[in-house]
Amino acid sequence: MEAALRAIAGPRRRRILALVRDDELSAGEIAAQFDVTRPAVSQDLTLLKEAGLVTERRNGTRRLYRVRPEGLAPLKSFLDEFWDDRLEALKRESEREERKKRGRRD
Amino acid sequence: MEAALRAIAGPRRRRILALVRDDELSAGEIAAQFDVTRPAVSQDLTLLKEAGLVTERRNGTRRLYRVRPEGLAPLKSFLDEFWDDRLEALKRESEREERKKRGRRD
DNA sequence: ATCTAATGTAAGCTTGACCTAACGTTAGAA
DNA sequence: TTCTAACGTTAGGTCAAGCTTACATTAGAT
Repeated sequence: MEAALRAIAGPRRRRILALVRDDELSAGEIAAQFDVTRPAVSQDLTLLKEAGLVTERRNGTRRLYRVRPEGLAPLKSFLDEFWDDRLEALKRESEREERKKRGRRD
Repeated sequence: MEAALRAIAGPRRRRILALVRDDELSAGEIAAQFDVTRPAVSQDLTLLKEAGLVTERRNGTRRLYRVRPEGLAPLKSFLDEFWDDRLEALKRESEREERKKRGRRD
């Protein structure tokens, strides 16, 4: 998850993810969307691949990239758990408050 | 969301978030959980606060921190949308495949 | 007023991120 | 084979992240 987080921390990498979410695109097609040099985008792609967020498929001299949604699953789980646990904590808190009130009345 | 991402990219900051998720803790209590110096943790707390992930409440000379779950909401939305859109894309893909098959048969 | 406890802030160093320019590599065309 | 297209990789420079030490600040206690 660590790597995935660092990967999507870069705005351009998030845009790349969006690009290859629906369609399989070549490195060149992806790079053409941005102002930076092609090697810069190539490095982004390498990073995304190492983070498990995209897959690479070679076809002749071209390399086609596509999103790999499972890569974001751990992060999604982390957030969902965080939410659930937080709701649990809130529940415990309000119950504690409730007991306090009752105690006062008794 | 940018700031939130950079904030939770640090493992220690994620641990801090977990610490103050259920209980309100002072900077000192939080710093005591880690090996780095107190200023380092203080900087982490500042970062988390600026990212909107925790709230700070002063009580005398102490500062109490608590998680602010809304801070992670944008990131959660981003991931959820990503998932939904991805599912949509898959659906469109399979429909396209389906049409191809039918076309072949006709 | 002074002293102390609990923190934040600033300066300085080290390490890693990121970009560009130059070079290496692989697959297909001529 | 030779040439070319499409990429990746390396070297090097710049800027930001992150840690530590030293200093500043704020709120109570004496």
